[in-house]
Amino acid sequence: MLTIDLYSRIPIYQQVIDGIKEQVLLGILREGEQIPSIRELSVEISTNPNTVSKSYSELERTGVLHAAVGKGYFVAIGASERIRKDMVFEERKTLIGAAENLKRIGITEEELQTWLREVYQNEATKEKNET
Amino acid sequence: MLTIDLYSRIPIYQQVIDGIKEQVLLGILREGEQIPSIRELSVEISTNPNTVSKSYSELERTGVLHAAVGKGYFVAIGASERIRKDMVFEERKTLIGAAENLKRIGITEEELQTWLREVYQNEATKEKNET
Amino acid sequence: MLTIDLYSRIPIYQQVIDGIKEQVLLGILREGEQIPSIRELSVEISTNPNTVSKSYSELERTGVLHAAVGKGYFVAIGASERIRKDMVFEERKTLIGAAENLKRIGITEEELQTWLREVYQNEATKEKNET
Amino acid sequence: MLTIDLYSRIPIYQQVIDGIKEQVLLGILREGEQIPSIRELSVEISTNPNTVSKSYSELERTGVLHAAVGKGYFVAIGASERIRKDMVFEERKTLIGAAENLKRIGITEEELQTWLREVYQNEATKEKNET
DNA sequence: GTGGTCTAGACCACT
DNA sequence: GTGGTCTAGACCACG
Repeated sequence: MLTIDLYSRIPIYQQVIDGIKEQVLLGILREGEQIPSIRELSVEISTNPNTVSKSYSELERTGVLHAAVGKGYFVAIGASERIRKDMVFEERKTLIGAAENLKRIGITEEELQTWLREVYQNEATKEKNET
Repeated sequence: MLTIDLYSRIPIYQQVIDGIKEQVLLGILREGEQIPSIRELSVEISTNPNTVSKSYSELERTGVLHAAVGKGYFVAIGASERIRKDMVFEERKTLIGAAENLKRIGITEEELQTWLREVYQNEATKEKNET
Repeated sequence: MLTIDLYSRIPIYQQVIDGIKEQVLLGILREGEQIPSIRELSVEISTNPNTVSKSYSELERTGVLHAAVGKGYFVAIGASERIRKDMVFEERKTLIGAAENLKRIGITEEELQTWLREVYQNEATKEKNET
Repeated sequence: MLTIDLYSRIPIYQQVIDGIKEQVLLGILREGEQIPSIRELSVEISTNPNTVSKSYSELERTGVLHAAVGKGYFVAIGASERIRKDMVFEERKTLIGAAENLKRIGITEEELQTWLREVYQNEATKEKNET
């Protein structure tokens, strides 16, 4: 089940993309499996079908979904691994960028490592973070 | 001297804000010092005065600049420390967010710490990173 | 319906801000409710959309409104209480400031209290006062 | 001696006006007495002579000062009483306005009177208040 | 349709 | 000269 934050500055269509990827990554959606139709999902999250359509198109373009005309959308084979790689690439870039900035400001390596240690000691790390 | 990327997805006014903060942080602009007038800067970076005005207003609102009508804009007293604090807060949030996502994907704490070590071994860390 | 005085020394965008706050405070606009779009309001009060946009942005920044791109502006949850608190803070400052000045000039506490009593005896207290 | 707050949003020429009136009211400047020349004062408060000139002109227009060509500016006869009356009128308006707003928001008369009592119990009430 | 950004130009008050 | 406000018009991303 996708949860959409209508108050977020992140566009709804982007939240849908992130949500689908998340579910594939967590195995909630399996490769080859059919996902809700545009119409169904748009009702579920009370949004415009055009918005969901935009998300699905983008996901098809990036190889996460596969569109079968007249049948619906399916999770592409190999989607999980592809998503994982992209995500590592992106998040790594974000992490290193932040670390560089913090270094420039004068934060020591020790402080950073302490913060990271806390992240790994927390068991529940469920949600995504926005700026 | 501010460098603006007209083709960036980051709004020009935001780039100006970031640039000014950067210069204050690096001591290029000193506290109490007068900065280029709206008209001057708008010519320098080839934008509309209104755009620069928006940046300067926002910077005044956040306590980085001080506006003196008829005289110009000045770097506020205490601006540097204020910027530094805000930046640590923001970048820390970004770093921890990325770390949490990477943890969820299955990246180990050791891998992350290796990446960070590299950041701190590089001496030149010059550029700013945006999301 | 907002009434704007084009000849006032109070900027139009500020009058819009005050008017919206007023309507939220009076319950004319309810929390969560959608307000007129920038274009609609700008037509209604015969001003430029940019001016209304400035007002709405400021109101979003202060937590009174919530912007949903593509959908419109909505009254933020908790806006009413937030406005009330801010207003008490501001008006109290003004009141005490005026009282201090009057005291210095030689007005007695009794005189002031008489004036206040009159305010509270009048039932109709309808209009807003600006500096 | 006039104290000017360069960081205030109140125009310098207005601060000069307020300061002169203040000094007349407090008897620091006596009626008939000569006040500093435009040039002297502008040096004293490190500002543009035009600014001081604007203040003096305005003060002459409102009957606080009297200009003697070639000799300088003098405090007008009756200035003190006139200032006092104007000030009472203005501050009373401000006070009552704030009180009306506070009443509308739901502040009780008792609360207001408590605040006023505090003002009158404080012995030192020296400074002017800005919004 | 919505809001967000930007340009080009204007007028005003202040120094 | 400075900043502050406003208008008229444009283009973009989003729903």
